[in-house]
Amino acid sequence: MVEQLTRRREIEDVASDLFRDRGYAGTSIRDIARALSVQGASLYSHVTSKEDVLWSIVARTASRFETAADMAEADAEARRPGDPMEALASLVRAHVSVLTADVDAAGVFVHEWRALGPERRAEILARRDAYQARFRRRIEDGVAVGAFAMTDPALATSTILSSLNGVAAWYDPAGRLPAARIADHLVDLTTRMLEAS
Amino acid sequence: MVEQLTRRREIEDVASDLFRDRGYAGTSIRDIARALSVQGASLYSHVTSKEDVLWSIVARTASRFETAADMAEADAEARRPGDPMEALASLVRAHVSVLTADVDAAGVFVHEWRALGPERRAEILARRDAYQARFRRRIEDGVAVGAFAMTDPALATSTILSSLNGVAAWYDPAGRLPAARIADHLVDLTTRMLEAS
DNA sequence: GGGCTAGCCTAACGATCGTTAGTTAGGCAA
DNA sequence: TTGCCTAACTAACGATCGTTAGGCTAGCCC
Repeated sequence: MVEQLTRRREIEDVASDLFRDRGYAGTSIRDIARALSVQGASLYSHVTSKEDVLWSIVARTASRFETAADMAEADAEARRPGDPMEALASLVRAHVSVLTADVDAAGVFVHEWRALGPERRAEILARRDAYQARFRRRIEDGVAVGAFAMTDPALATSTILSSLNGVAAWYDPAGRLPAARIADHLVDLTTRMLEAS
Repeated sequence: MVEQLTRRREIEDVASDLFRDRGYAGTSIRDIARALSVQGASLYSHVTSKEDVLWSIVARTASRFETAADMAEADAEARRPGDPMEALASLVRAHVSVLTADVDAAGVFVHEWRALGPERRAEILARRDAYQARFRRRIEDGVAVGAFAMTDPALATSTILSSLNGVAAWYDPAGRLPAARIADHLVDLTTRMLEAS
């Protein structure tokens, strides 16, 4: 049981890596198996289908983003209640943290959800919208209290999340910028983008 | 000859559409043919291979970005010589303009170049780096003359381009925001992100 | 009217796809 | 020792993949 769970995770991790740089459709079951030095058919002892693997990665990553955002908003509220800037900075930091903690899975989450079947794709889309709404709400709060200035909060939200997700395209855990530094910079850039001058 | 060219372009346009929302690997030759009410094998009168179609889309879009940037920098230099803010705003506007002029092709350019063979992928990567360097250079200029303030111009460049490219994920020619309005907003957001306060 | 050509057709190729079935080898518990 | 369980194996299935070969048809130019 325990062994099966870890083996399953091993498969998902290898699949995350491959899905991230060849895409879901561009990666075959046999590709994943080869990376584990195993025959393609052997994976079906641990997995019920290829889409099932994708779903595990995507759903798990979605949950991580949601949980991190929960904690970030609670923390911000505890530190500076009602401060939209603090709340948004906290959300940005949480997002970058999940992104950098597992770039492969995050990259798959960001790009490969389109390959899911209709119901699962719809579920992820709904959760994605709800997640994005958390950012937008904080931005609107900031506009309401005069801390932020912009004419289109919805577009600002999309723009910010695009720039954050862009990190998944180039982040390298062994690269020049450590994750914490990246988060600092993005909080700074985001803040200056929104701030009333 | 002329007819062949337009038919060829028709194929590329349909392929852009499909590649954009199923990915290159997730789209078959027969899918493209079906969208044209034609048999799969019939496409090979107009096309030498599937990758050839992808390459046409990607290379053409790359050229459009490059040409637009050329003109943008020339215009900015004519209007306000040596002004980094003007130059960058002009580049942003040009980028958004190419992006919105053909969202399908732009989306394919942004995401599907990974599916190209090694040499073509390398070429696109090089051109992409050169393009990104144009933005970075303007940002560095701005920092040098004190118009911009930031600690990491390279990261700011990546962030800006990610946020611009994000437009390809949601832009709809028939949607609420016209392309010109989007460009205005993005110039505004970008400007405020970089500006020395 | 005869030939050229553009555009599509049907049929098929070998390869690879996701997946199923049935089997085997090794370790642990009774 | 017996028997189960995990994790792998080989072999094969039907479907689909990109691509090739060869032939048909409709319109235009001489």
